[in-house]
Amino acid sequence: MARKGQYTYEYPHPAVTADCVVFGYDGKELKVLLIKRGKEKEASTTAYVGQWALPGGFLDANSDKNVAFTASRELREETGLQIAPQNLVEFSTYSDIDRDPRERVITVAHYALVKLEKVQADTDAEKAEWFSLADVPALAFDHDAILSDALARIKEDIHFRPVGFDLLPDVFTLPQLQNLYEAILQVKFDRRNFANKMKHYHILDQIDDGTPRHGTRTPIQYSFNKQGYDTLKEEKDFMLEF
Amino acid sequence: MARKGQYTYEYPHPAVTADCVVFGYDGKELKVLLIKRGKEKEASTTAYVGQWALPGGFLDANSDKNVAFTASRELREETGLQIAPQNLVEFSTYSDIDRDPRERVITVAHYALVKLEKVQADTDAEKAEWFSLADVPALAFDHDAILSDALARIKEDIHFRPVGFDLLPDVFTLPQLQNLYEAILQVKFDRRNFANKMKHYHILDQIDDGTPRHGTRTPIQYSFNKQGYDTLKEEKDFMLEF
DNA sequence: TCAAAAGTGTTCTCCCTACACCCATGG
DNA sequence: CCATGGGTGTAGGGAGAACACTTTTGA
Repeated sequence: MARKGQYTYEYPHPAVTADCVVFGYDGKELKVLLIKRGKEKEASTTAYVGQWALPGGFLDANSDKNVAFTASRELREETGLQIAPQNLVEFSTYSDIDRDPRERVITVAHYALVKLEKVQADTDAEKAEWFSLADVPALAFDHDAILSDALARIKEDIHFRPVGFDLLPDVFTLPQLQNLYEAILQVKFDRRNFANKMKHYHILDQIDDGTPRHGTRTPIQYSFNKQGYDTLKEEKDFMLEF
Repeated sequence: MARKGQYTYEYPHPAVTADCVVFGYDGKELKVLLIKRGKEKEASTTAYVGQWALPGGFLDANSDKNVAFTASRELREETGLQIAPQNLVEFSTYSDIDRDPRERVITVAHYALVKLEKVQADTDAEKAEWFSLADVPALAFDHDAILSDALARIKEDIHFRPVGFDLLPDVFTLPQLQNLYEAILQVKFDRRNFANKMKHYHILDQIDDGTPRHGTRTPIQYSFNKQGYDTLKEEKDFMLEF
């Protein structure tokens, strides 16, 4: 452990942290992973004790390869979730001078999209909890702003990345996909038009498991066709399509 | 001036810098503002002496309100250009452990769009120079990557923000606007379709200065209609329009 | 006088939109 | 047996894409 005052610099240096906004989808609602502060024993974790916050923590300047690595490491330590650094999308930095009462702290915020049913078991329930967006309590620091910025960001990113498919199971149904889009974009789509549009994109593979479907009541299963998605992205160039 | 070793911390802290990618448009090409390193007398500016780099510098942890402020301040000090912090768009953070040979430095990169004819006179030619994108030399640190990321980012942002109009003079012509879009997006548009599309958006005001136009050879002048742009943004909601 | 630059309008096609009916299940 | 959920097709409209000709200026 470091001796007090071991690290000295000619000019003042801020502390740097990396925070994670982890989104999951349970088939109904978007969920976000939060931790309860103050259960850690680190001396430096003394602010906002008992409050909910985004998982994240301090960059280890001597060994963390970059802040995405920091975010990934802290996420694992604090919630049990293992997400590779390259699956964490950095979206903004928060650096206001008084955002942390302890010292000058700059945080680099990341978001991640996970298949909830795959990771829910890994979540360390002692420390972390999945919240529906509507139920998110007041968060520590400026984490409320970070969360809402993250939401705004994926609303934009959904046009450029396969955001939806990272959140769904490997196998999913059209109603599920539509629900997810509606949850993220906060709009309603017509069922038939949504299906037509998706068909045209050629980014879905219908799963044909031989058994003829009993009735239309049970939805058709699909999987995401990454190849089709990549092709589509290359073909399209566009201009002012807000 | 600070005494050597005046600032001590229990854990290692990285230095934080803010860099600026300032884009201008001369009617033909996109240009970017670069500085030559090493002309400053600061002791800490000893890396990559003589190389071209993006303007930027260290966060003053005691007084800079946030990193956008740092970026604005450094830009003014290094190039003479005054750009308000709120006009600097943060787009990414660079934190690889070995990106600066002197110490651990994390930089928060911003871009700005300026009307070249308005600011060119302010640029301190002793220190800074406007480069066409094709002529940009090898840059210090990882600034090559930062510049290319900035370009990629405005290609996306152009769909969500009035990127083009920040770069053009207050009064401009359709061919100028089209050229700019083509320069940014690296595509060619049909002149007539481009004009039609722009007409439909209702974001251009034709400038009618009474004098009847002599011939079609001299282009019509337009100005940007911000109100129309905002209306358009509100109306449109969209889904998978890559 | 000829090349280069800028303005304009139409047709065709495709995609987005709006909209209704059928089937099967489960309560 | 009826409410719910899910699947499917079509007609109409609007916007993007392809395309040619005229005018003027400057070399």
